[in-house]
Amino acid sequence: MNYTKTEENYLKAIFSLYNKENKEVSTNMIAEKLKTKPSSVTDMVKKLANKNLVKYEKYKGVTLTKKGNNIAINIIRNHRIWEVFLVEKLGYKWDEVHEIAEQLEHIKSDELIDRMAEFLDNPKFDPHGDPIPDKTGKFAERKKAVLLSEIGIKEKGIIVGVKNTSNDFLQYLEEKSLTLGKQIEVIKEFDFDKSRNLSIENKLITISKEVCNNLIVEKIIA
Amino acid sequence: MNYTKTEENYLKAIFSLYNKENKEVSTNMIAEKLKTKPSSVTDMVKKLANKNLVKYEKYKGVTLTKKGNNIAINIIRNHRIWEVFLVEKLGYKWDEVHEIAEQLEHIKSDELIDRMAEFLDNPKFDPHGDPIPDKTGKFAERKKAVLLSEIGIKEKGIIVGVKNTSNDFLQYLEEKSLTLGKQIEVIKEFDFDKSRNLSIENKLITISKEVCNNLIVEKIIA
DNA sequence: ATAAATTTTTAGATTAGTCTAAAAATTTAT
DNA sequence: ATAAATTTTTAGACTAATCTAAAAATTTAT
Ligand SMILES: [Mn+2]
Ligand SMILES: [Mn+2]
Ligand SMILES: [Mn+2]
Ligand SMILES: [Mn+2]
Repeated sequence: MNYTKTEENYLKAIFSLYNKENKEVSTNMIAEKLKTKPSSVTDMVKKLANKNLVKYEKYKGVTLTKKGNNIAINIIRNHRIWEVFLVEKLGYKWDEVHEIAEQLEHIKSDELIDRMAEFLDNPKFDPHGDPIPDKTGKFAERKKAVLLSEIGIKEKGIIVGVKNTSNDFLQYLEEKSLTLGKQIEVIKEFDFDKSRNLSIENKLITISKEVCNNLIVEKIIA
Repeated sequence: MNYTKTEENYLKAIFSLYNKENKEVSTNMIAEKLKTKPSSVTDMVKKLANKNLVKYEKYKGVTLTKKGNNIAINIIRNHRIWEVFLVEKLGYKWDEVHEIAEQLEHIKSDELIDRMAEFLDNPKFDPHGDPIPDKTGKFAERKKAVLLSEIGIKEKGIIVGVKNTSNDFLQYLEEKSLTLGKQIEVIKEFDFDKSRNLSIENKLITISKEVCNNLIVEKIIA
């Protein structure tokens, strides 16, 4: 079975929406995510249902079948492994790789991805801290990972991921040195707007509530 | 300007046919090369002509415009650079890379290919000995390159390329150790069928006329 | 120079993916 | 519970790329 790029992108979209909402994915949500029209989604979803990749009932939304889920996870594996390659081997910055990985993820060859993974020493996380599923589809777990907004004053953590992966946010973080692996300590929070002072690399910086809500850290139990 | 995978494949086919025949490329030839039907070729060729990528006159065949030529060369550059990557970095054999490179060559990002080339130390030839055009479209030249069938008895040469790149032929060569960089000496030729005895790595082997006609060697002027 | 064979083009259909506009179903508000 | 708003589906049309069958042009053979 070989699927088109479009089918794969639908499955990936349904996967990520389902895992955010934990319920049937609506036509409108898919349309918005894929920047297409709801009527197009209805058509495609019927096609995917015929191929047993999604479960679909009129007016009731869509979920992935086991088969559809496997395919989606595989594409995500491809995407993230390519992102690692682009950053680690070709020197791209983390905000420059997503669009190219969107293309590379559709290259059809399991052998290729296995060799790439091996070439890259079987990475468990991509340049944005997102877990890379293994060949069997299992995602690595980050222990004790919480949002920066969820840890208390005087507590320390290591940046291990971003919830929002937009290029704008990634570039902002780059500028503030808030990159993966960096250690931070929450110094204080301003009641006014819930912005926080952090200590990072011996410097003190202030970041907004927005930023705190989108940075994933691993708590350091002192 | 961004072209579809199909358009790119047509341009590449026209490029390679034109450079073999040195005259307008016929509808049937393109159809055969791309495993499609002549009527489909006519349609596509009209489209390419409208986009100024080919010069086309009804019943008179096709040639590439400067613009079409540039695009074709660029795809070939992509293809060959990816083949180098697959062999050098991922350990593929030279008969295993073509199909994957056929997919990878269509990834849209000039930046990516430039970085790949740099990562691979700007290779001038691909794993089959074919020259890789540089960014400006210039192909490297192999000096003194001739077919093995064209050098005389007692003469020596180094294998630098293959005229036929079918997997069957590549696998045959692999088995006989007739791989790029190997030195050979022509020991004798049998009048009966023009097969030849070669000395390679201190062993004596016999190869057919067919093989001689498809191996490119650089003559060693002793 | 005509006829036969071959090549190329045209005409009309098909499939994947998309769109707009309108109809139908569902959800939300009164 | 009815009406209003929203969501989803259907109907019909479009583009890219392909195909088959038939017509037209070109080339080759007699
Ligand atoms: Mn990405
Ligand atoms: Mn990522
Ligand atoms: Mn190749
Ligand atoms: Mn090659």
